[in-house]
Amino acid sequence: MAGGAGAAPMRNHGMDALRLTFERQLKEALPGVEITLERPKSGELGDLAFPCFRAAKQLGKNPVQLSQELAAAIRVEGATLVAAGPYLNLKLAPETRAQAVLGAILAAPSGRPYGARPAQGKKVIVEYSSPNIAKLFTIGHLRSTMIGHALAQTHRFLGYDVVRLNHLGDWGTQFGTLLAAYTRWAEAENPELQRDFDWAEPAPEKRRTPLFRLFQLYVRFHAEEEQDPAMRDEARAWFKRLEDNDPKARALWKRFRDLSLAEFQRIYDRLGVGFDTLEQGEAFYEDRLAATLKRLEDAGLLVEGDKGARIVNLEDVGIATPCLVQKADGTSIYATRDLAAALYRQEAYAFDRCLYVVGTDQVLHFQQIFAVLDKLDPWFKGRMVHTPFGMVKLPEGKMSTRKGNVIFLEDVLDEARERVAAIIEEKNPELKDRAGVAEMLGMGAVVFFDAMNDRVKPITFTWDRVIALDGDTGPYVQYAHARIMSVLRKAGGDWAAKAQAGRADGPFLPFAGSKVPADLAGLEAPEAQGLLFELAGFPGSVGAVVDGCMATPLARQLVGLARSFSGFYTNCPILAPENPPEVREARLALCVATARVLRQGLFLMGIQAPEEM
RNA sequence: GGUCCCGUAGCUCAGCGGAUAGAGCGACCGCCUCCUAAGCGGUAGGUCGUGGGUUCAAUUCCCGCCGGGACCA
Repeated sequence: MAGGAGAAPMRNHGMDALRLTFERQLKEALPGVEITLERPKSGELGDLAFPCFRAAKQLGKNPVQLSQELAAAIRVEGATLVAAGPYLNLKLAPETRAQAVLGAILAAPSGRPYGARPAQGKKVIVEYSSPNIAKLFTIGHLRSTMIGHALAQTHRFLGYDVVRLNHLGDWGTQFGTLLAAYTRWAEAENPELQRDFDWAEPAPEKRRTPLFRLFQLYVRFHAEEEQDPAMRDEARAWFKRLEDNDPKARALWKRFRDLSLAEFQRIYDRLGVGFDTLEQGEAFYEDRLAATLKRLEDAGLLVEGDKGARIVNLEDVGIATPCLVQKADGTSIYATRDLAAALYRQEAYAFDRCLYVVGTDQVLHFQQIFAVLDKLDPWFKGRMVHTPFGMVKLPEGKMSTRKGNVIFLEDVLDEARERVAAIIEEKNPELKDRAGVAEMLGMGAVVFFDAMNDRVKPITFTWDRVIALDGDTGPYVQYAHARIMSVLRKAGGDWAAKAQAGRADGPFLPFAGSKVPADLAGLEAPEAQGLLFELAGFPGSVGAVVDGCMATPLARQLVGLARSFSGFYTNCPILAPENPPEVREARLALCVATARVLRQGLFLMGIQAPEEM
């Protein structure tokens, strides 16, 4: 039995049921007209809106007049119909709204977590993060990693079967560079990379690691290569040795890869990000390259380009630049590996969609890859999606690992943590788990910032922007959650427990079902109603994340929710002694529902919600 | 030179066919004897780059131009 024992007329109806009733009524009143409902801009207008423009045109009527006629003709139990200009708005009675929203969140009458959907029977691959071996994580890598994580989580939340892949850059000409640099400057006197190089600036204290020294070798090689072009051939030769399975090259490759993976894993753990496998990086496809080229050849797509390079022409599909699949020296290129990867995934996963969370600088690359795949097998048409994101730049220009002018991700996370710690010291020095909370909020700030700005536009990195802690930020949302938890603790009983979840398996926070209070009259205040309206927007925002392949709608929704809660919190006392018990209980239930949605929403984005801060 | 992306408040950005264009930061003015002021309320600030077109309706779609960026050669 869901929905509590109250006498509210719609007690077993969630928002979905109300929507269906409204739609049915509209269909009856307007036979032959396609009905599409919208969510009004604000809860004061109503809960559902029917824009009358199209229907009015079809019927040769004035939309304002039609909306008035419909308002008079249609009845939905527990709601009033308001003609607002050309819109027909369905506005729930305060108690009905409270019952519908709280029922869906607390009691989950459908048996599913609020906002989640049943299994779709569709498989989605999300390829994200994909760092290059022997390079350190920069702030730039955060975008792919966290956007991908949020996409994987929300897709699972909405019932898709998700495969999370990391196309590690563990192959390619940059390995030639690394191998050449290592044999030149490290092999003899510093083979284990245990000491700082005397020719390099000493590594910063917290980065005295072999991986950082590998990175230094890489940077030095590129610097010197500018003066001495012959070095480029040296690097190329090393990569050729690697591709030809030279034992020494292979052994070093494996060492560098292991070194990097250990470092990456540490960062993924810190970010709370995971993959279904880390074994399908670029190198994984190495022995499938020949077959891929053969397949292109058999399909008659392979053409001889300049100086013996091999290309696929794409002019006939509107792409002027041919796709280069093999260089003149016979070595492979990353396009070949992406093609091999797609063919492998077709076979291994039979996916419905494959999302590539890769920067905008790769748009042409993916256009080419997808076009080649379409030619090879029409099966691929429409399944391949590049989700590009804007590059992170510095005020002085592009970041470049080669040139060494980069912002390392860990420096940003550390700085964020320290700034938060300073604020805790000032505002709440008695806080229990100060270090843990500082980390949680610092991460929240950085990750949330990225989601708020998720767009194709490039981001210019400045410390104060990325680690902002007031206003529309992660910590603002986290603060709302902490305040709720504080109220719930003070309320006693098992109130706090109702907003807490056990360990999450996958994207779902396992909240226990809980009853909706019978009397919800304590939620009639406009601030409480506004908060309910925001809560009702959560499922739509998660859907928008999947539709638009970006976390932005969810992040914005959570800010709106937190803001709405603040309004409720300042205007509607929850624990005031003069509150009648039923008012107190109704408001506490609203707090629990809000905490759950905030916590679940943040969790989908890879951010934790603090109990106090 | 070609292709693609972006021009919305002083700054950073939402909105992307429809209801008076929204936030945050910064500025200014208020609010802690009361559930965490990392908060809340208010004021100021916009010819949505520009010129055309499509539409009952354009910040939103199409074309040209100007400005910024990316990729390819």
